[in-house]
Amino acid sequence: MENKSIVSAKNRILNTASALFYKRGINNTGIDRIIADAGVAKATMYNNFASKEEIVVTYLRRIREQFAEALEQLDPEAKKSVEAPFSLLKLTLENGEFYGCPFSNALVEMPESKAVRDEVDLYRGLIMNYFASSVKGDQKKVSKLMLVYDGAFLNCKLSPSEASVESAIELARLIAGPGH
Amino acid sequence: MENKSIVSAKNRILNTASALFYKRGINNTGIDRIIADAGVAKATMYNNFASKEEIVVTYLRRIREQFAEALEQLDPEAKKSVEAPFSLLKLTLENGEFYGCPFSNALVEMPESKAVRDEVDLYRGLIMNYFASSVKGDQKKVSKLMLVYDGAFLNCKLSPSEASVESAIELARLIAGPGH
DNA sequence: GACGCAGTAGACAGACCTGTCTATCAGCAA
DNA sequence: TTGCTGATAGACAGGTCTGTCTACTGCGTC
Repeated sequence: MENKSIVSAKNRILNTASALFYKRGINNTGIDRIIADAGVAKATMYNNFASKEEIVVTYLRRIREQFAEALEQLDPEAKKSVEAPFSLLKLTLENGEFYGCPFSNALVEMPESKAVRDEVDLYRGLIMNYFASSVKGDQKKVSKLMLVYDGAFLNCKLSPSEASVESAIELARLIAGPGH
Repeated sequence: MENKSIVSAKNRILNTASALFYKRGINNTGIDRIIADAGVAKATMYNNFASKEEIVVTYLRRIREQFAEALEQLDPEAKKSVEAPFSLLKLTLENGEFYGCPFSNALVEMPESKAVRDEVDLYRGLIMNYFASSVKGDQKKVSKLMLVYDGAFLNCKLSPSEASVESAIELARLIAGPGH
């Protein structure tokens, strides 16, 4: 359980829920488990979030915002490279357990939720924009880079191997062509 | 509901469950819904399957077997090509709605099930063997082909576009090198 | 002290879930 | 006819889920 005196109740709920959603799945994670692990009363949870779906959406939104920020904070040199999103994926992999793309996973469990669908689209728009600016708007290259990026996530989930991201980076360089 | 006089109860259950699992998700599909749609009594279902998990595993096993059969039945010319698995994916896409890789999806919803895990690994072994024989055992190429194959599935799910599979085939050709 | 605020604990309703069980029925074989 | 097989409908137990609600507590501010 996180330190109650430092981390706000809302953030404790969100941090706890995020870890559980990602590792065990959304439908396999009940409200009772979240509040127990976060050390929070049920009423507190429902004071901060209108529903479980809102927790899920906030969980996804925060990942997207952190991802956008990480891309922003790259130094100008790295920011031009098509490799940057892959490097971020590599960091995630090194940081601990990996269970695939949280956005794709959420869509599997909540295919009917428009709010989830919207978060997924916003996230993907972000990456596509990044790749587009890396290859000067060449849409064919953007599509292929997205495909390789998607492949890296699914491949790391299903066939965990140190080399997956490296393979993806090699392919990305090949697609982008010299000088990227 | 399928024709009761032609299709056996067991197959009706399996067909109905497969469609529901794939489209709406496993945890979102209750036993009651399956038996109602299949036009079958609950006892009949539990006479044919020991548990819901067994239905899930059978659902995955059947897809794997059909996939293996489809690869077998390719004419000798096509069987050498790295493109064959992608062509099968294209057929699936043309046949109707697409909700990603059923194996990956099942693993998201049932990460604790060893039986599901095993089915996923068997399925992936199948594809890797195919790619391996297409590129004469070059493991680096096999890894990249798997990555592109995974990418095609995730990309078609998240960014549906006619061109996804075409991009994947172009990449696969590039990876395999001339003459494949 | 009085008040409001944010939190706690936990009971509760109502829905849904899986899996078991009883009772019944139709068809077929001996 | 008798009995077996496989099916039916559906009640039921026991559990889990989300979300609401009551009652209480500690704390800072006026």
